[in-house]
Amino acid sequence: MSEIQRPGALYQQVAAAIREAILSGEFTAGAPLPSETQLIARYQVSRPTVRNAIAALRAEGLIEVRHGKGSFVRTTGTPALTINRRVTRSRGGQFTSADGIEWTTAEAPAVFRSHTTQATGALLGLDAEEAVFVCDRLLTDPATGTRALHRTTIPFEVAEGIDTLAEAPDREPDAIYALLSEAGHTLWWSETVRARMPLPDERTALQLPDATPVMHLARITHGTDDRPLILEELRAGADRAQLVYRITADKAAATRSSRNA
Amino acid sequence: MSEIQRPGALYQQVAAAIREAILSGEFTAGAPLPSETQLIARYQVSRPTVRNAIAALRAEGLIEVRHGKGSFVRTTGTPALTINRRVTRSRGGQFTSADGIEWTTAEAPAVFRSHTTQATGALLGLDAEEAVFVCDRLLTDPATGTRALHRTTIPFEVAEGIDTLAEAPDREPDAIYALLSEAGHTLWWSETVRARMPLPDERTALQLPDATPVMHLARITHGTDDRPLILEELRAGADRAQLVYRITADKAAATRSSRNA
DNA sequence: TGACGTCACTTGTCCTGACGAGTTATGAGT
DNA sequence: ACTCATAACTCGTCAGGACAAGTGACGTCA
Repeated sequence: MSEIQRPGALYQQVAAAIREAILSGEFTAGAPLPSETQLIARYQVSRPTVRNAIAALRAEGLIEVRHGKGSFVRTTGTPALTINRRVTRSRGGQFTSADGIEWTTAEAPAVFRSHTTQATGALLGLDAEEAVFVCDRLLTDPATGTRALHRTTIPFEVAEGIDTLAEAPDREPDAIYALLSEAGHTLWWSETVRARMPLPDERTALQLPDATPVMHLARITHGTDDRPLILEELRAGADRAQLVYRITADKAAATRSSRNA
Repeated sequence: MSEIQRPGALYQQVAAAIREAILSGEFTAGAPLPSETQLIARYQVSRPTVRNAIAALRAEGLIEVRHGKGSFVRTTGTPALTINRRVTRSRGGQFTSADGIEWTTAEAPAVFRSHTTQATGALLGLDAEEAVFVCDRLLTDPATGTRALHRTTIPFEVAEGIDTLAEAPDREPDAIYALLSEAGHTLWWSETVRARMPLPDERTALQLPDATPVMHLARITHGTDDRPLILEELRAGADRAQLVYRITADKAAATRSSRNA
């Protein structure tokens, strides 16, 4: 490199130079970066070094590379997909939890029998290798084309206790909640949000670009005696999706306490 | 490669072979993978191909590489850090929202005056370039050493309306909430959860390993007339942190409706 | 016994060279 | 004017080589 010596390896210096050029506005969002050949000439380094620098910027999610076309500055648009959770206490003590999106199920849901893994078993309060129904859905937001993977896991022993559930476990969550309520359960939910890098099959199924994490939402429906009944998992690309929790107290509730972060 | 031809490039075949070896249990969590030299001999490919395969597995977060030591299967342990949000309606209509963690503020919080960016301005219902107080904290969980970045953003016009807030904006969130309540505000919160790849400075501040996303939690405190008052942001490595929302209805509330995902 | 230097291992960096594969503009032929 | 083959660009893949840098074990020397 002909530039001033920065800390670290050559390719990191190149990456830092390109990063600054992007952040300073020399390359605006969506604009093409110089080609590898041009970067080689510009910084007087070999092609592996340039490619290494580009790989670093890709891993940061700062740029996007298209085969045969070039590298482009990624657009950091607002997520097209907002999953709303509302916890509202309206009059009469009624409780409402709602989504804001209209999903479309592209293909028929895939239902199969399986067993709990160590991870899912722990969430459902079961041992590993317990028999469960699994129902997979590919959800699509028709407005933007954003995709999400939805999976419902119902233990056999829960399904058998509820009339008509074991015969058709591929119901929509609402219908299942209704069945559980009719069976006398008082329901509450816990939702666990995590993020991680996608597995290869998730990358293709969700059509994720480089360096895009998936958000993993695990919702557990609890019944009477706080017994975990059903596990729902929602996976969506973090570049398009965000989760919003709205926590509302009614007017009488002004007192609050304890720590918050 | 001496193995059966799989789809895709050579390095992807090698990566797939190693991935299967990990998932099938040939290499358990924490165990060292064969060295690059050994992988070259095993699959009869060149070093760039092996390194490319390893890079792919690193980007997936499946393995971890330590300079001079080797590659290791990453432990997919349960997050050490669980941020709990409880939305409980106990008797008398009391409202409680609480964390489950005890944070330690390693260094003194850094307070400075700044301006809203386009992103933060939109969240607070302000234009860009509006004057705000910003308070940065580095939080540490003493039990595990897990770190998180906390930022409080208070617009000038909010701070000036509240007695003693403008003089000492570096209070803990609870104290600020108390001040707002005393000033006659009825508070409610909205929390937006997103995930993305960390910027380089976040990587170092949070001590993140490779291919680890950050979870970005933006909590907005709303006051009377739903006016956005304060923005809190919490950033933590997604390898260690998870967010749990517990949604509880009291016993009278059995009815529920609308879609859920 | 203890301290320390050396050496053999590991991954990291960087180079040269070559060809394959996707994209697009050019231009010849119809 | 239109079609289509070609060429010239882009990035992707793969080879082989060389040296730097981090790690740990081993053996030597005090």
